[in-house]
Amino acid sequence: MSTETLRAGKRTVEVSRADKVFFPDDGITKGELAEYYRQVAPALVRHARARPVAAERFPDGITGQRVFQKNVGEHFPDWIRRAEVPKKEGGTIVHAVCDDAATLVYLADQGCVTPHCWLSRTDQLDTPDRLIFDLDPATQDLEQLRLAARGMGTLLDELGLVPFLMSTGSRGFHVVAPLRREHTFDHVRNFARDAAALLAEREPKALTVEQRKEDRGRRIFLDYLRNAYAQTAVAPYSVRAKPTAPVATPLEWEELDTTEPWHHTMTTAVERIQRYGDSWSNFTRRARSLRQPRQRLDRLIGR
DNA sequence: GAAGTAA
DNA sequence: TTACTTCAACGCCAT
DNA sequence: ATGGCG
Ligand SMILES: [Mn+2]
Ligand SMILES: [Mn+2]
Repeated sequence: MSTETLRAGKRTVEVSRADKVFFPDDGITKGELAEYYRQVAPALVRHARARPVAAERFPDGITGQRVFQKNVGEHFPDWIRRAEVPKKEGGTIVHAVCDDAATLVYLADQGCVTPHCWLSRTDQLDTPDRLIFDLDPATQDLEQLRLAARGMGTLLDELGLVPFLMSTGSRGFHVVAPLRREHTFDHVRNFARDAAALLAEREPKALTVEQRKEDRGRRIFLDYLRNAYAQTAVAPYSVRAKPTAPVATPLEWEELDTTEPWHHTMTTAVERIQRYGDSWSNFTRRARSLRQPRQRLDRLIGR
C-alpha cells in the first residue's frame, strides 16, 4: 500500500499511504510533506528542540477534518521523547517533544501538517524563553500589517529586546524576541499586554488588543495572549494547511516591505534555507532579561 | 490515523 | 474482510 | 460558570 521508508538521521520512519494527496489544489502528497520536514528539520529543530509539541493533524488532507492533538498516541514509537506536563487545573498531558527530524517525519505520517511548539522548554515549563506577538489582520491591508510589525519591532528594540520577524504562512506575521528564562508566563504576558496596548493606543484606527472579533472591526489584532502556560505557536518552517502549502518562514527585517505573509511555500522554503541559511540563526544568542525592558515600558506608559 | 465493533 | 464509529486540547479573558 | 478566541 504505497508505504515509503524515510531515513531521518538515526531513525528509519515508515510513511504509510505516501501517495495520498494532502493538498488537492497542488497535488502535494503526505510523502512529500514528510520529505519536506526531513529536509528542513535541521533549521526547524534548532528552534523547537526540548519543547512540548502539539500536532495540528489533517488525517484526510487539508480539506478534511482538523484535529489538534496534544497527548501522544499509545501507538507512538518509544524513541519519540515524551514530557508529562501538568495542566493548569489538575491532570497532566503527555506531549511529544520536538527533538529531531525523525519525530517530525513521524508526525507527518500521522497527518500532522503543522507542528505547534510551546514557548517554554521541558526543563523549565513555567519560564518562557521567547516573547511573541501574533499579528492577526482582519483584512488584506498589507500596508497596515507592515506598519504594525515594524512598530512592534521598533518598540521592542527601544525597550532593549532583540525582535525577530516571521511570516506565518497564513495572513500575518509573528514578532518574536528571545528571553532569558527569568520570568513566569504571567509576568511575560503582562509585559506583552502593556506593550501591545501602548502600540494600539498610538495607532487606534489600525491596531487593537480587543479579544472579541466583533470589537476589532477592520483593525489588526495584536495577540499577546499566546504568552501563556501551555500555549503554542506554529514552529518556524512549519507548513500551513492552505492551498499552495505555505510555510511559516523566519525573515530579515529588510524583507518586511517586500514579502507577503503567505509568500514562502514548501518549495521555496527549502531553496531559501539552502541558499541563504536560517534568518533566525542568531536567535538564541540574542536572549535578554525582561527587567530593564519592563522598567522602560513602565516609564513609557507613565508609572 | 488507529482501534474497536458489527455485519 | 469490509463498513462504520469514535477519538484525538486547553488557557485567558470578558461577560 | 460560560463562551469566544487562537
Ligand atoms: Mn480517517
Ligand atoms: Mn496569527
